[in-house]
Amino acid sequence: MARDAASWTDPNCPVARAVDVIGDRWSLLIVRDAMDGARSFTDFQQRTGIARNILADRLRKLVDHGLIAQVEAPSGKRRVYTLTAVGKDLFPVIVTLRQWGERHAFEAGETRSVLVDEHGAVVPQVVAVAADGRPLTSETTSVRKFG
Amino acid sequence: MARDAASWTDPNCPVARAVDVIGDRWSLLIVRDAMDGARSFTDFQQRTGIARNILADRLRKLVDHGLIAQVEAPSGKRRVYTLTAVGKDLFPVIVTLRQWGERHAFEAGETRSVLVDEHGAVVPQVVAVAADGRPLTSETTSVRKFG
DNA sequence: CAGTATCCCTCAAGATACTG
DNA sequence: CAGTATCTTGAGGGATACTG
Repeated sequence: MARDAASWTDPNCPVARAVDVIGDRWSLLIVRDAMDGARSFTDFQQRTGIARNILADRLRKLVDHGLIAQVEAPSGKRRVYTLTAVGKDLFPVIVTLRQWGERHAFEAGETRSVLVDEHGAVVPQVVAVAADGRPLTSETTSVRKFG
Repeated sequence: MARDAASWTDPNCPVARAVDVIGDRWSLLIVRDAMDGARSFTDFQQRTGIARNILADRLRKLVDHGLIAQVEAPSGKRRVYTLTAVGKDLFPVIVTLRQWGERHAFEAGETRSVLVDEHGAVVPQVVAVAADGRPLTSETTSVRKFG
């Protein structure tokens, strides 16, 4: 990334910080594939179609940022990439992004992949709600400085 | 963007489609600022710190993709940028990204901005749940082809 | 299989000057 | 104020060959 988090206009914005980590063409797709079971370098390479050198670089950065770790595979002695708790914590981001894409980036009737739970039921729309369960929108929320 | 949606390895993945629209350094931050009340070109420019030509380009693309529209300001005759329903629908994405950033991209005690509702209460963690309310994770979900 | 090493090229991004 | 026009730079990305 050309700019680092410290150079944002608002250095205290968590959105900017997050974008700084995963806001490029590939990182989120690598995380997506990791959630979908990808573990080996070649596996990631084939699923994403990313160039090998770029993939090596992105994996390195994701490891540096703590989203992915390289661990010994239980079976062989080959090391595999697995999501850390930090990486897994991107799950709601991936899901909301996916749901937005489903709703607004496909023509009617176009083939798409969907997310289902253990029983094969489609995952319902994720919504932001207040403590009392009331749905929130950008109109009913605002940003406040903290700390 | 160098590649368009049609060139992804998996052209049916909504995550890839979404990344294709907003997966660059600035688009999400522009949407964030629009949600936070930005309306004029200069306003966006100052909030983000983006170069003017790049801002013009991004706004154009966001308008092309239907996330933002230029409408007559009620008061004067100046046109302002406003989020469309499609753009507003990115709210859960921005919120989950923000919450991830809050949790994993700040040192303890570091100043950060937080999202609050109309009463000033901090917006609770957004979670993906099944139809019965059970929380879902990447381990309990999978991707299925559809259509 | 899992990367590293090169080479190359495009375009994103920045800076600045200019115009309606 | 709201952009457009130009110029320059460098990083992001791709292709391919190579190595432990």
